[in-house]
Amino acid sequence: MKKNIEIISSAPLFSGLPEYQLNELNRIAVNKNYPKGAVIFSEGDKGSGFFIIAAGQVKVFKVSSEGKEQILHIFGPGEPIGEVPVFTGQPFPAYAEALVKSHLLFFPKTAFIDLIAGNPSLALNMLAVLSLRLRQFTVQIENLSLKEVPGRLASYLIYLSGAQENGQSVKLNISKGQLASLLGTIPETLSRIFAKMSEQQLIAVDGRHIRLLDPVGLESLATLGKN
Amino acid sequence: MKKNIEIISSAPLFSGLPEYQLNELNRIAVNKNYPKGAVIFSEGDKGSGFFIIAAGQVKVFKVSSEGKEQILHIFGPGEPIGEVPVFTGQPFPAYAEALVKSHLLFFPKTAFIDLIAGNPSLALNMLAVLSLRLRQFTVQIENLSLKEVPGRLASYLIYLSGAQENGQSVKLNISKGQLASLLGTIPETLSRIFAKMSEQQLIAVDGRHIRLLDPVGLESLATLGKN
DNA sequence: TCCTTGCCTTGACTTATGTCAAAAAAGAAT
DNA sequence: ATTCTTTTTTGACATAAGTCAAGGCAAGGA
Repeated sequence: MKKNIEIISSAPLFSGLPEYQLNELNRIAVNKNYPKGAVIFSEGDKGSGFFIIAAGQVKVFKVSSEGKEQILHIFGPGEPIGEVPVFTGQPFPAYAEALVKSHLLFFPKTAFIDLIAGNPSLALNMLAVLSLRLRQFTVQIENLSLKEVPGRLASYLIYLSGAQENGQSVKLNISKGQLASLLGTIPETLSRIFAKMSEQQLIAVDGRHIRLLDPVGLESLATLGKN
Repeated sequence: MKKNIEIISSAPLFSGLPEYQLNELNRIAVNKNYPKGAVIFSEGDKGSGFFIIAAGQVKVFKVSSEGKEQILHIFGPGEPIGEVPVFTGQPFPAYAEALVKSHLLFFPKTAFIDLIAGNPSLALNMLAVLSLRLRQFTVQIENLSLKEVPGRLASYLIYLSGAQENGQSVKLNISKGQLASLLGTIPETLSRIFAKMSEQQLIAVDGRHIRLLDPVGLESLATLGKN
């Protein structure tokens, strides 16, 4: 297991901070461990601080009254979660759950606010993080409202192939059921769309491995949104 | 017309700042005027600063390749728009357009960043603004993905009745066509749902005036999501 | 008053996607 | 290997909401 100080030093949120402040952060950080499936926080909980993922994978999601989930984000090592309540004073707007056994660092709100108040570059880092997230939500809203499921899937695959360096082959790091929830649909529908896109020779699916056979076609599906 | 310094002083983003900094902000602010329908910025434009709305009403939206619009936000006086590129360095993620003749104050990026870097409480204000916005997007994603149009409309009406102090009667401050786009649907569908909800005695519609006849029924529509 | 323009509504039809149920496939555990 | 559990796929069906087209209605200008 990585040392906390290493995790803190390598988190983008804390990049560029002087060493004494990294040590200070290390001092206030609390270790939290969660098994697969554990709830990290629930919508409506009051947030007494935020987390950085040291190891593992966490989903942040909303739930409808009928129990359907919409995943807002899937976070991995180095990423902060649960910052919103730190600055609004309101409760968490969503749920967070460990997708696999995870190790998080918890930063208590007041100590962290003091740190930010005394450190403009930490404040600017945090502003950048929130701004990026705002931009991501913007894209997600666009996808949900202006594209149909095939377009959303195509976008996601293209995004993955950019994030991974495997040529024209991508590997899903979540189950297809979770992917359905991330794309705002249900497993049955996603399964059918995988089948249709395979039939159309756009992709070839082998379990969690997907080869992008026709990047141009996928791109046009992703931007046109329809079909 | 209000003086710029009054607008700046009363904007939540700048609340609690010492007078000399309000004057400094006033010094760097640039007046911008837009007629109804004018484009304030476009998706992909690089942002050289952000705006505060002094007077008027602005919509921020995405557009699909088929031309359908999804409104992300409608902003009024005192609210900041276009801050994301200030902190990410990336271009605007959406379009902004004046819904009515509007007067905005423009704050150039570099001068503003300098100001933030020297003022923790301005930074914390900005963090609060972005966090609130994140929370709103969270709700919007939930609405789009987990509720059907009647549920979204009910939510919106309840939200309006909370924001306005008119007992059980609300007044739309945007056209029904714009409302459709805000709710992620089209005017025809919205019109039908207004008709159905009237028939069910949930509301009574008279132009832009809507009376909430059955707040309990609306509430359950809004939370259940399904009709 | 008439006409124009933009906004809203209504009707007939199509379709993407959700629901329910069950089978098949893939992993995990014994 | 065998069994058990979870995930994924398939089929038959229901339905919310979009498309296209036309008509009504209200506000403002000539």
